[in-house]
Amino acid sequence: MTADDNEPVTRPPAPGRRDILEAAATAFTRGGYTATTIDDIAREMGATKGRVYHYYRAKADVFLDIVTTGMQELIDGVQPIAGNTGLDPATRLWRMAHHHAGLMMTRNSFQRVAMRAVEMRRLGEAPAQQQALETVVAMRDRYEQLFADVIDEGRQAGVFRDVDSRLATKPLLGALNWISLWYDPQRGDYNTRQRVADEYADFILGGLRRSPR
Amino acid sequence: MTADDNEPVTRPPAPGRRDILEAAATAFTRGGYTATTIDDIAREMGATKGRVYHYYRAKADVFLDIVTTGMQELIDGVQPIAGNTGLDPATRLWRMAHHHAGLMMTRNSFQRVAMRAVEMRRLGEAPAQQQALETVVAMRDRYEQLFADVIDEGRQAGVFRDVDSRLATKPLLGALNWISLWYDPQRGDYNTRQRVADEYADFILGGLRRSPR
DNA sequence: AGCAGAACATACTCGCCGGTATGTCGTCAA
DNA sequence: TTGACGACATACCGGCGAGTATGTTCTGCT
Repeated sequence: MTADDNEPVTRPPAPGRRDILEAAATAFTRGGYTATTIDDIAREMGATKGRVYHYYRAKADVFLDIVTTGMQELIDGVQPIAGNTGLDPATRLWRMAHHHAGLMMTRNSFQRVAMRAVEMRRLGEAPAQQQALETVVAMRDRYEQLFADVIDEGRQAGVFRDVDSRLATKPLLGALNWISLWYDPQRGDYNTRQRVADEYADFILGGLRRSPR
Repeated sequence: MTADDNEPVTRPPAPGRRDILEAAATAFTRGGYTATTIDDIAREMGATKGRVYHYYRAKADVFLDIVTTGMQELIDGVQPIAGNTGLDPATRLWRMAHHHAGLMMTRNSFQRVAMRAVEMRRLGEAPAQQQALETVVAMRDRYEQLFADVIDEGRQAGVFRDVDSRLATKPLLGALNWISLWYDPQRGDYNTRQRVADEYADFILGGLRRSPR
């Protein structure tokens, strides 16, 4: 019901980096990773390369910082809901989905970039960055497990259908993550975002709930 | 029930182009558009640039050919189901989703590339290619409308919840398209693919069906 | 006042990659 | 038999963009 969430919980990045991250997120959103130039990022915030390279050693580092920030925002928001054993599994899952949907819209550029990272296999040659990518994938796995656990609870309680909980997270999170692709952060006010998040949470709960008969 | 679909309906491309499309699809799947080199594509099929440029004038043309092929495969498979008025809306939607899910797995590379194309805004400078991209987006829109129409039917028939049919296609197709990102075409036989497609179709139908009470 | 270092901007290098120009080998028709 | 053309391979060019090297200005500290 009352859902004015989506406030920053994560530690704010160094003041100089904040602008870079924001600019880079929107730049990467436009053209993808390789297509986006460091100069693009700099121009996005009315600066030059020097500013970017003053805070980051490589393009991949900027990218990874965006991704981990986005992932962390997801975890920070959803983890508390998942762990709230005071609520029944269905309600918890509904709120988890609702919150996730909200972040896909309000933090669109960050989430869109984060989404892309997980589907990436390589990120340049540096093994350090390669390892960082796998760290991100590990975060995503743990995040998926949050949903899988709640689904299992609901299944054992008899509210949800008899599904493979790990497989069931796929259509669930797929539907939610997809929002970042079609939602235009320019248009849409608080109410429309709320309507969309409601519809998604309802859709997902319906998809898992045990059939009437 | 019986669902041995996913056979080629589209006109086969010129014999020389076929290999290129296949190689390029897997290459693009690995690294994305800009990150993939023409040499990558050539090496993928044990050839050199010359062979690619003999059949295509530019990198973007290869990409667009893959995308339109993928989109056409979707339309060719789903359109007949959507138009089969002999079946009730729920059954039709179930089969549409099931078929779509199947293509995401069997034709993974093509569909994954096609998926990426729609979220692209620009594709180089050439306005001809830019227009081609918008054609692809138009195909996707028409495709979405196939689902929206069936949803509307089911809604008026009282089987589906009272949703905005156009908005409802978003979580639906989002969940389905997402398959191309996590499904590994190497692993998995016919049976597992069938199980996944079943689960997705069930999930989607549940998400739209009117609640028991 | 003066100096150290942060916070950038500017100028440059250098490898990679899309595209082109040119060569080579077959094949088929007259 | 030859010569025209398809089907490629090879050699090359030019630009773009990541990263670097080198300024320049501002700030805080002593």
